Amino acid sequence: MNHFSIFAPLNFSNRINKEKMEYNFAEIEPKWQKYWEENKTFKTTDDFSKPKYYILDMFPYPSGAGLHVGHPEGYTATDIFSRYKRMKGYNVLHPMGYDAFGLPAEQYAIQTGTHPAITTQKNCDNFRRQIKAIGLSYDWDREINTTDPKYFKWTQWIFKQLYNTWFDENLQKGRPIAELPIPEEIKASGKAAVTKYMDEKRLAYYDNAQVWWCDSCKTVCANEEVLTDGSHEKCGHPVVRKNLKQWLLRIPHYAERLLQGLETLDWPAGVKDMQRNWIGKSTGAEVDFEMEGLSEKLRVYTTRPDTLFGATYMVIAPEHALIEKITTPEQKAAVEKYQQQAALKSDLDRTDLAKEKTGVFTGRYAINPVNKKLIPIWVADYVLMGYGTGAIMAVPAHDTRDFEFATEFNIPIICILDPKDVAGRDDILAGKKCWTEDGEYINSASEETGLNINGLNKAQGIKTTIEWLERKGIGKATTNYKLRDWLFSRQRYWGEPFPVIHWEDGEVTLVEDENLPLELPEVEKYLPGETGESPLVNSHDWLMVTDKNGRKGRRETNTMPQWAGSCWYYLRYIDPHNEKEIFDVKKEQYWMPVDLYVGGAEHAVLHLLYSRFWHKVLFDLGIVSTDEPFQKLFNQGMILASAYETANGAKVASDLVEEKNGKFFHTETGEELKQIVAKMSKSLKNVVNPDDVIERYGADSLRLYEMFMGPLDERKPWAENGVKGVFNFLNRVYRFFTELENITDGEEDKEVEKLLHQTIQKVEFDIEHLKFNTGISALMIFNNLAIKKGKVTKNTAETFAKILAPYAPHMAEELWSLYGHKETLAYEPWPEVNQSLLVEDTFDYPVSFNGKTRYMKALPVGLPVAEVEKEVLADERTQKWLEGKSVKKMIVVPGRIINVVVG
RNA sequence: GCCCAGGUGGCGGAAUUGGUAGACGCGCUGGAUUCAAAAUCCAGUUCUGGCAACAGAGUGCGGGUUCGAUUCCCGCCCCGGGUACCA
Repeated sequence: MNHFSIFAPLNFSNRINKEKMEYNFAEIEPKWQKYWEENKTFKTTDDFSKPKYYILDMFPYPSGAGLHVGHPEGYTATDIFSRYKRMKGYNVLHPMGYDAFGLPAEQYAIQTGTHPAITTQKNCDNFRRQIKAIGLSYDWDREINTTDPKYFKWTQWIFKQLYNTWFDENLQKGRPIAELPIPEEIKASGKAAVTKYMDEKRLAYYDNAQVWWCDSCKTVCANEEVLTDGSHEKCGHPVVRKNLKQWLLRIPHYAERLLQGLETLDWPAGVKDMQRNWIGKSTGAEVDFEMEGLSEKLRVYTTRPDTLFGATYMVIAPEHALIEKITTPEQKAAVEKYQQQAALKSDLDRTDLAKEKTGVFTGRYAINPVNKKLIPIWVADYVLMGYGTGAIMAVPAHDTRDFEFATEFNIPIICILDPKDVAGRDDILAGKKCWTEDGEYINSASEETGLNINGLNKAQGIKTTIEWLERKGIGKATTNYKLRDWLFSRQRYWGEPFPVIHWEDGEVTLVEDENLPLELPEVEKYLPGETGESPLVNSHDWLMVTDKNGRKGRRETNTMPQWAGSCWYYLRYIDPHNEKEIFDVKKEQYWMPVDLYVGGAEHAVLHLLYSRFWHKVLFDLGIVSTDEPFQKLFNQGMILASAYETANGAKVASDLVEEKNGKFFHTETGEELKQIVAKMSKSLKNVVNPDDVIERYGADSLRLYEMFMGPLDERKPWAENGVKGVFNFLNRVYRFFTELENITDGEEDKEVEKLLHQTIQKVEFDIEHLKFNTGISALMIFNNLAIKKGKVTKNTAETFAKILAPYAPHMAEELWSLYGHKETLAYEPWPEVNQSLLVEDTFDYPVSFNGKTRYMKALPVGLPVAEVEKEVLADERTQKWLEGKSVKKMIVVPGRIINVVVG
């Protein structure tokens, strides 16, 4: 590799042939990629003496389609950051892997009979090739794959930890199931009762569950995977309800911890908000209502116990357990009919028909505890059994849903909260309009019960009422969460098998650690059954087990969802080849938490919530050392592309579009088309493949353009001309900085030297703040000046190569070696900014009159304000703006601006 | 409906968060080079008027605060993301 030296035969003076001076990225880039690979340049050592930095990408699902330009966006950003941090002296962990379990490989297997492992292997190889072609500085020795038994051995092991953990409400902490206190009466009831009691406390449990079922994928899916329109996130087909025996994880136990933890994280506010909304904490009270003629009480949950005086009816969900008892004989038929209708409606319909409220009277009355008034109990499907107690007190005057219902069924509306100075107050007081904001209570006192909140505001009213309820023993302050148990099994082949055996006597045991991993059996058919059983049931030898006492058992045939592998992969990178432990404790303590995590916003509540949950359990069990896994999170914006549509909005695939004089036409119909910006998609044929970009412009251009497009976190359209722009920049860099005649000895030009240091500072600041677009702009500005000046010193050229390196590493290595260095510049210290060079003697003040800038005036820095004013008034250009007017005031902001107020 | 982001030239986007709006790049216009083209180099490019100097307008719309507003406040409009009868 003698091309590393300027004294070698390839040196500049011999390069007379112009063609040799051209920027030949196709030769340079593979050369450096080979160098990095052969020298293991980016191999990370566990050198605990150095400060660490863990920079993580969301690992990809290796689809058959390969990478699209959206992948390298985040990967390039983290790569720039990683390369920069290495030059800053950090020990950087920057790994890559594959989240390779999942449906597409299995669908392909169903169609072709090809084992998903083969498809997966092929796709991973392709992804690796594509990623390496971008010149990303991963430590490839740490590559992981969630489908590798050596990896999912530990996924199964973590499942066992979840199974063997219960949540101690008092300590707000997960604890080993062995530490679970068993009540004496349970113990007395025998072993089965104890087992049942423990199963009810485990974080992982097996139970009949009303689940979402996707008939297209033949599998269940988690709440989080069902989109707003009731379709499956993976395939877009509508999901339906089904009752199946399933594994679930008790994530709601961690609701409060998951909520609290957000406060400590440097995450985008939007993602935190989404997680908060998803967890959905609400505080209020549970209140017991007596019912006329029944001994049972009806318990409701409300966030507004203060509005009890305004409760004019009650509503129970159609599935409510007490519905039969509550319903009077006269209303039985009507209620049963309503129940049937509700059962027939899918959940989707129930929410879709949100506009029209439906319901039926049960015939029964409840007694309002605050004033002993009788109020009717209705059944309506706008009350959901799955939240709170499945029953509410309805306060139509102060709740919009109750207001709609009451209006529909002519139920009294009593205003108890005076909004005071608000337009429409009279309507509100008359119960003709709903008021949900604060105000002052009226009609809220009862001598009989002793509660009086008249005159108080909302906060006081809630507090006073809850105190009253608790004193009376008919209610208590309660917190509710929307977060539900996480449905954790899928009826598929291509996933982690559960390390679980169901024995003929009903006992459930877990596979011993030494028998992990439990690998997937070979099967002939990958098609899942219609009934919700995975293809694993067909693998008899694998399925049936017998213990040493001859007891027969059957393995769990569900597999884990794709989230399982991605829940903890960041931990395995720390010690990926450890066969004895999930990872070495010392290494975990050194590397965790992840310092920077970059990926798409689509994982805001799925992966990122699940991961945090698992991590907190592992933390409680003392397996990991941090409470949260990802300290800083950054979402890259989606990359969009041009697309075309007809006048009536029909999309047209890009290969059916031709351009004429800046306008676009349909090649078949000749219709003029509108150019729009849309997501890249196969159907629109507007997907940009990084391979093509690299072939035409090189990896450094791809990297540079991905970063130059705009702010990392914003969505932005791909434009080929933009790639040409950065390619042009690299050409100019190459032409100038590889021409030895331009690289001189001696003193640097003052202007060049000053801009160089400004550029170092700007590039550094922008990398630290992930503002890569403006960093590149600064590099361009410096390059433009260097070219204009025609020469720079060798020291300047080398410094420029260093600050260019994180962005365009191939180019930078090429320059560095041409300047005579034999080692990579990946670990060269980042240049220091010489602050003294950045100090200005004079500042070019914009002088404005009444806020409008009129001329520029250079004045010495540090000139006293009075002197500045004098100089400005003495300037002849000032006179023009003073004609016929006088100076009223003068604002001088030193080093910023001068504003003369005239009038 | 609610929550969160955003709206700046022909285009992608800058603006050190109250201080020269439009950096940098694309595109376009003119010029140099070339037999010609590509490539490259030089100059110009927010809009309107003017040969120009220069003047006026201008950061979605309407108000406000301020010497000064893309930036802060109030009220709207539009686009994107999330969520949706959660009591």
